Amino acid sequence: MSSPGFEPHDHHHCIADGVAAAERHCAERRLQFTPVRRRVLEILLGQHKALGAYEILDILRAEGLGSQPPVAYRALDFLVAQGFAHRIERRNAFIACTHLEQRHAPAFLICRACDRVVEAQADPEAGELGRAAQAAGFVIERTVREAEGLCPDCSPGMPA
Amino acid sequence: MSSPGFEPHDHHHCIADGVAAAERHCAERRLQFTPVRRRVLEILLGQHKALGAYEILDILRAEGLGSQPPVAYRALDFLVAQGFAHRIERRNAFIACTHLEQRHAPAFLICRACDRVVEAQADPEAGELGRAAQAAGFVIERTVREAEGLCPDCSPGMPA
DNA sequence: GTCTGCAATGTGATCTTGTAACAACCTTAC
DNA sequence: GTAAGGTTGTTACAAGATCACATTGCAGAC
Repeated sequence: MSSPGFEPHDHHHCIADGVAAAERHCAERRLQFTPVRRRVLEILLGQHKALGAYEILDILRAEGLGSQPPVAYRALDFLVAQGFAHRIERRNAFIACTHLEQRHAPAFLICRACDRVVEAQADPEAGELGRAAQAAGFVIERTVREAEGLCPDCSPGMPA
Repeated sequence: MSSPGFEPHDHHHCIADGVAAAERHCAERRLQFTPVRRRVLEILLGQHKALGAYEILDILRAEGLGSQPPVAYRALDFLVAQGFAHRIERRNAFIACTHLEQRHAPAFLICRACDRVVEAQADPEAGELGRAAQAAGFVIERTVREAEGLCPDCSPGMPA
């Protein structure tokens, strides 16, 4: 597998690569990759867990980068709009994107025991949703695909 | 199609059938189908829209069935646990189940213009999520599949 | 150089959604 | 009848998200 699953790996790469890609993307489009936006992305890239807006805000506050909810939400909105982060609806939380290379409709595996989240690829028009939409004459604009359960390390049947 | 899509139909059937099925289900399992639970199910069955817990609470309050948030949330938790209703994560709202007959992993089509929601069938182990889970050794316990977009009536390209 | 307009930030207030905790009540089993 | 467990009533509060408006900072126009 080329994209990180539940296996251990080096986070430094995740962070450096993610920030670099965002930097490039923003430069190309004349978008401002401001300190708050950069820092929020770094925070998200630092963990393969979904972080709530207020958890992020706590960190920003401690670092003097902003103390009110809109600060965090604005940065998150920007990151989500640019595809650098995704919202995990089931958790009301956010996670850095791990498939920056291509346009994609993300799907997530969320471990309810250790809270880790893995992003998988998905074709927005494929699968059950696409089939149902086609049958109903429905035009899909956005999809939410999230599975909750146990990751290999937390599954009792097959302890890593 | 045997299950209601976005076509018009008679809601009285939806409500009567849904309540009757829930009544049977509860009787079989010695579960209490109390007035609040019944009423909340009726309210949900009355519309093919997702209703927020506080919208439901407003109705209960007006009818003297309870005025505090836990009243609504408890009834909703019960209905969801029994499969009579589903939570729409994308909306933080709830909708009556329209596929009571069988065990299923629901998928939803949500129209952002008229707010109607249609439930489709889905195999929990199938599709992108199932494939990703299998590849990662992940055990799925619950899935969220929601598509947001425009229903046939609200789609500009193809006005009903 | 200065003006203008837009994007981003700072901040207080408020709104929405969801839970914790505990008392009171009702139903069922024994 | 009584004990146990499920259900409801109610207060309080936690968590998540947005609104509104003032302010700042920078890029392009003049």
